[in-house]
Amino acid sequence: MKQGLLTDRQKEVLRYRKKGLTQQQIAEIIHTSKANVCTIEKAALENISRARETLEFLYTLDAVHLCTLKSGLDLLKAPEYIYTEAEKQGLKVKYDTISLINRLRDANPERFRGRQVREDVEIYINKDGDLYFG
Amino acid sequence: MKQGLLTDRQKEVLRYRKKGLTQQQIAEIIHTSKANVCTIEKAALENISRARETLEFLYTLDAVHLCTLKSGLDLLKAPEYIYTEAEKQGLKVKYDTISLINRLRDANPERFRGRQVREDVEIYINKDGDLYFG
DNA sequence: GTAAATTTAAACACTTTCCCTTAACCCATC
DNA sequence: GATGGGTTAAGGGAAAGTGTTTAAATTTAC
Repeated sequence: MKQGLLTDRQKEVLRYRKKGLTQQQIAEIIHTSKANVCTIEKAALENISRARETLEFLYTLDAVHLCTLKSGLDLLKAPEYIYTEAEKQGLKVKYDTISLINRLRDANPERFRGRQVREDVEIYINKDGDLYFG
Repeated sequence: MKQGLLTDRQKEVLRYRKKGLTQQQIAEIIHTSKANVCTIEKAALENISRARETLEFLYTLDAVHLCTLKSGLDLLKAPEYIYTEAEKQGLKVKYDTISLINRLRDANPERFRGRQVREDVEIYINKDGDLYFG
């Protein structure tokens, strides 16, 4: 009946790291090699990613692929495109134009540069008109 | 580089479950016993909990250890204790007595039996007076 | 109350993770 | 070039997780 994904060792390292200690310093404190500290920290971050991905999956459970925003697309043209695709499936998007643009950018800021889509964004929709991105 | 926490088997079961199938029906579809479907589903839900707890931990990273609820403590005496400790650190807890007790029990139900603390619970607090448990 | 659905326990092979060591490599800066 | 911080690779032993079966127990529904 484990608690989280992170082991005690991993949490320990993350806490010291948060305080600004170097891997070498931590290694001395917990009596091991700096290589080991590096490995432990890496594993911890890996586990955190996996935790995020796991919860992401839950959204796709009741969502359906709607469309793809292709790289290069003007962000301002995305809402109309999305509305059209949703209508084809008889679904009503939950967000108005402004909210939708904000939600797109907030969800993954690194995928947009100014008004342009930098890399393909997959759009998923559920019955409530909620949107998810992958 | 594993993706999420959930195995393919677990995702498969969750998807069928979402569609409303019984464990028996799923067992027939994926050619195994219903007991096994149960185990797999349970493991999947367990993994989802663990994913949530893992991300919870991140909050405690910029939180500070406030105190420890020792095993055997009366749950109803916890709030006053916590308020006192917070005051010592010049922090104001975000929750009133009732909310605090509910939050404690909701956060990890398995650590409380009736009014009693079953095993030590570490209390963390951040600058906003938010509480986290570890 | 009976049948169906779900849960639990124990045991088993198999795979994976975890922590650790050693040794090497990258990349700044001095 | 040396120093400090970080990363990577290979390997080993202990521990934990996964899927499975079988069998029993418990909850839910009609």
